[in-house]
Amino acid sequence: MAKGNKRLSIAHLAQELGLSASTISRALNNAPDVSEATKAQVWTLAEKLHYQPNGLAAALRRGRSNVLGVIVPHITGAFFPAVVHGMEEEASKEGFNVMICQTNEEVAREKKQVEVLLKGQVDGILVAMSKTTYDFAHFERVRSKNIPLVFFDRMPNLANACAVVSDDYRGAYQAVEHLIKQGCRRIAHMAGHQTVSTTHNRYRAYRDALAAHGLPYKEELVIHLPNPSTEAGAQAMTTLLQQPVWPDAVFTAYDFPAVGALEVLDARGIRVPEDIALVGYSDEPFTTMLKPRLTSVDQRAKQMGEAVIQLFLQLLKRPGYGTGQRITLKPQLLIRESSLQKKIFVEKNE
Amino acid sequence: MAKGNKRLSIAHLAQELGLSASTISRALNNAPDVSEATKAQVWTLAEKLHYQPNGLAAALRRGRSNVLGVIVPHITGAFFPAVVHGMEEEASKEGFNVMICQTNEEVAREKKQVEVLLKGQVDGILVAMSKTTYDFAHFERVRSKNIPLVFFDRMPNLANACAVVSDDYRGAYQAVEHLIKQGCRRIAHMAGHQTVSTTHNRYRAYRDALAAHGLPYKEELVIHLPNPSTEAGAQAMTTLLQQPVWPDAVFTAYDFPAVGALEVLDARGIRVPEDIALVGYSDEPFTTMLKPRLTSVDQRAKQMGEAVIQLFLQLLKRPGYGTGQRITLKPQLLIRESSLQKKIFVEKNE
DNA sequence: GTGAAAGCGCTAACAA
DNA sequence: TTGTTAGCGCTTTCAC
Repeated sequence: MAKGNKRLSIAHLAQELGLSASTISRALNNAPDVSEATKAQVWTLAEKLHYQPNGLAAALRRGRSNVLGVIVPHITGAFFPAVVHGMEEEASKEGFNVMICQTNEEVAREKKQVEVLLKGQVDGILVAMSKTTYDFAHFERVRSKNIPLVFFDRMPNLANACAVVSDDYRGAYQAVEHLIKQGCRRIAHMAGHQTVSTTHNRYRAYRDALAAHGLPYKEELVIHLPNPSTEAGAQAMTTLLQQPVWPDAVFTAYDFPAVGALEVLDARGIRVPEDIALVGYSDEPFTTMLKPRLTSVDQRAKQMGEAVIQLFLQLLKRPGYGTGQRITLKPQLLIRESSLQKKIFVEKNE
Repeated sequence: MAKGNKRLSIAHLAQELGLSASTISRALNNAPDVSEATKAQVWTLAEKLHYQPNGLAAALRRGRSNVLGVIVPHITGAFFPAVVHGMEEEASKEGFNVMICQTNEEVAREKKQVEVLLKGQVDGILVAMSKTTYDFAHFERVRSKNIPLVFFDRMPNLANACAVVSDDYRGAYQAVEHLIKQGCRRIAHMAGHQTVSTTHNRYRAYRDALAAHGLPYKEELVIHLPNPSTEAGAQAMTTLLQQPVWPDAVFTAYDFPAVGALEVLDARGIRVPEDIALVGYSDEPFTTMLKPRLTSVDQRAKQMGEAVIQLFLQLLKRPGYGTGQRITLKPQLLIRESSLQKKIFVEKNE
């Protein structure tokens, strides 16, 4: 914020031109009821003096900041940055700016970020909850203030929550079904946090797809990852390989662990996909850098971001919001070498 | 921003407690000259009523928003997110919030973002310029308003600019020298945009390192990448392989093109590092997922973010800023298989 | 330790 | 088409 030489305000322009402050304000905002001549006058002077409107004052007065708060667990990996990118593009069309906050997957930080955004008088809050969010008091507060609240990616266990999600169940189901069609019969799963809707749905789909194809569900084939890292994947793969009978495929709830699994398999001379097929989730850019290239599921990140803004705009306009609107995006299975036991390489829809 | 039921303000609390607005304000800000009894009273009521201070009003009155604007070209890849992360951590310690804006490497968007931040009355602007930024009028405006301005990563051609950069010259020099020590004599370079200080310095270091070791500089061994993508790297590698004599090493100005190069080499059955050694730059997480693992240079992203905030805080306190402070961070060469022709694998300092 | 009053810079009735 | 007036919610002298 300015410090030195006294700030240049609308009042100065008014005085300089012998007009009133309101006229200056109107002219600057290009209001229809100001004469073109006056506008021109005001604009040139503003330009000349490098006048900078004070958005804070305008926001305070208008009761609207035109800032949207976005809360994400992190911006590592490709997914959240892409979502945010979609949001920014869509939001800027409507004159909104986006303020990004990271929680590092910690509820404590999430609560603090909500406070910060509320205090900053944002016009809406868009959130992908942290992994450790079990109570929703901080979100209830947002709603009680009638501030539009849209969840994305991760679905909260909260009545009437508005949300944009990817159909993880569907994506995972297709992935597992694909493995089954490849002839895999003993499919393992590296599961994510079960409190998070996305990874829970991937797990459910895994179970259901097996059942639908008459394959037994085996406890020992499901490893719960402590986190979505390469290391966790390597550890999990090692555990799987300690079992008397090996799986013939592994479906991981994220891409990073698949990389760890691949490394372990590689080190042990186990061939992918011939001996064990591999499917990840997220379609991180590195999936095509691996050998073999990793089959994965595209979550439509950018589209998600755009949809979130659209939903927010609806909420802003309509009176009865918080009425539980949902937008579900279709993910897309991208079949690559790591899961093609038949060795017919088809890059689907890329 | 709130809409429905009239906003709860300090005035309401004051009325409720039979105190004045100023006392409430002081109590909420934990001012020393308010009795503990009153504070307790105020705090409990505020809590009970879910009072939410209006940061906009406070900022307007105080002339300080406690928001920092950060402008980055993008948040894809690992580098900028890590820098931003460092910034957020450091800034939040001092009560500042960070507003992130992307430019997509377009000056036009950069200029717009500067406007937006200025209008939002941020207390400082931290910027990694876009690739296409040649004129600096928009930054001069920031400085003329006495708003602290810190550049990072990419150094502007602007007198007295404050900046935090990584010593790209040094990092690249070490990389090339390492290749020379491995016995490489015909080292190619895939160069980045030469208007950007970072990649320009990597190129200069490449030339200088060659010269220092008595190796000739050959035009045909330098390919200028149109962008830092895998595809561009693949294209460049193809071009290099069309030459009668092949290089025995390639130093790429970023990591992504190295992946493209690797793919092409792989496809042609050219061994890395035995036939051609490869070194990238940035230490993206995927470098260790490649086969062979890619030698690269760590740019100390998080540290950079922290340093930027520290420099900003100095600027905020001291009167004579814009006096061209510079902080230079030492990058670190991470030697991996892709450049070890001697096949002695040493993971340095990891 | 607390209150009264002024004002940050802007916008929006309402008047003229 | 323009001006007058009031006030968004807060902080901060200056009094008492």
